[in-house]
Amino acid sequence: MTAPSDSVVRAWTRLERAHRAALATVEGRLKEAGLPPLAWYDVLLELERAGAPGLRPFELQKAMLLAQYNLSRLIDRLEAQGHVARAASEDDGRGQVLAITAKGRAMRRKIWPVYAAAIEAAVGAHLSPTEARALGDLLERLYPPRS
Amino acid sequence: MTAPSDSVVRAWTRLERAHRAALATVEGRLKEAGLPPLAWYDVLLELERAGAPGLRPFELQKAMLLAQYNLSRLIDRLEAQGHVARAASEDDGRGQVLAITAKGRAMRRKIWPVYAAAIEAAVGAHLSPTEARALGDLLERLYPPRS
DNA sequence: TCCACTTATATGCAATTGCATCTAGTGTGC
DNA sequence: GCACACTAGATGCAATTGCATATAAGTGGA
Repeated sequence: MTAPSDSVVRAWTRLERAHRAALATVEGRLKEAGLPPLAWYDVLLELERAGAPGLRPFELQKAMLLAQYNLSRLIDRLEAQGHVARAASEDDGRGQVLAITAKGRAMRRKIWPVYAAAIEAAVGAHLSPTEARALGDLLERLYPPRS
Repeated sequence: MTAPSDSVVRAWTRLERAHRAALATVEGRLKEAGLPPLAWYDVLLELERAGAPGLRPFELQKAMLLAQYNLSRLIDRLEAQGHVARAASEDDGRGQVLAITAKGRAMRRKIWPVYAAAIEAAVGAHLSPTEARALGDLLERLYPPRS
């Protein structure tokens, strides 16, 4: 267990700070617009991308890095609003399969313009295209997809 | 209101993901070690850095990007444990001045090794020194100190 | 001085999160 | 076919967060 160098500590500190600031902007804009929180969008997007086969909750959990009980309740709320549908899994008696509904799709579409503008304000406005790409690449190192 | 480019959206998405992963590591390590959550450390560090004059809650709030009511209660908890002391402000009848106690200092020192190891695991282990520096610089652009 | 406005902090209450644990299936070795 | 360890998901309860608003004090004029 090596001690982190100053530059690593600094990177971590900035990561926290930048994330907090950007998230506050994004969540704030969504709320102002009377829209649901960001997590709803993420679920809807994942489900929309998954297409017809849908997704198992545990897959969504990995994709979103959410705690299991948190996701379970997030789905409760989305289901209560009619944005997603739960169905028993054919293959696995313990599990379910989630699918986005038409209403869910509509909600995702409605959120996007506000969300997009917020991303631009919180991130895009501060970086050149080259910097944005570089930042994305570096951050990806911290959590490589398919790690 | 321009739409964000793909690279900007990607940077934002990775920011969320990287932050969530790193934070989970850090908070997890603290909990395993029976230590309080990260926010406690941040407050204690800021107060220790502030030295004798202490800090007003609103200053801490800006430094930590915390919501006002959240900080108010965080201080409640820290005070209840004897880690910080509240005193009425001399200059401003509405306000208070916060100071870290000896117990608070001890707690901060106790947290640091665990926290440091977690930062190294969550961030340092994935980046070269050059990359860490580059990441810190880019993130700083998103929330420039003294903006 | 008085008033309207702003700033600093606290707080009641509802929603969300975290923790620990529960239930119900699955799979494996025998 | 059984015992056992493991995975998927839900849930009761406590802690935290978010929201709206309250209280109290500072500030800048008319």
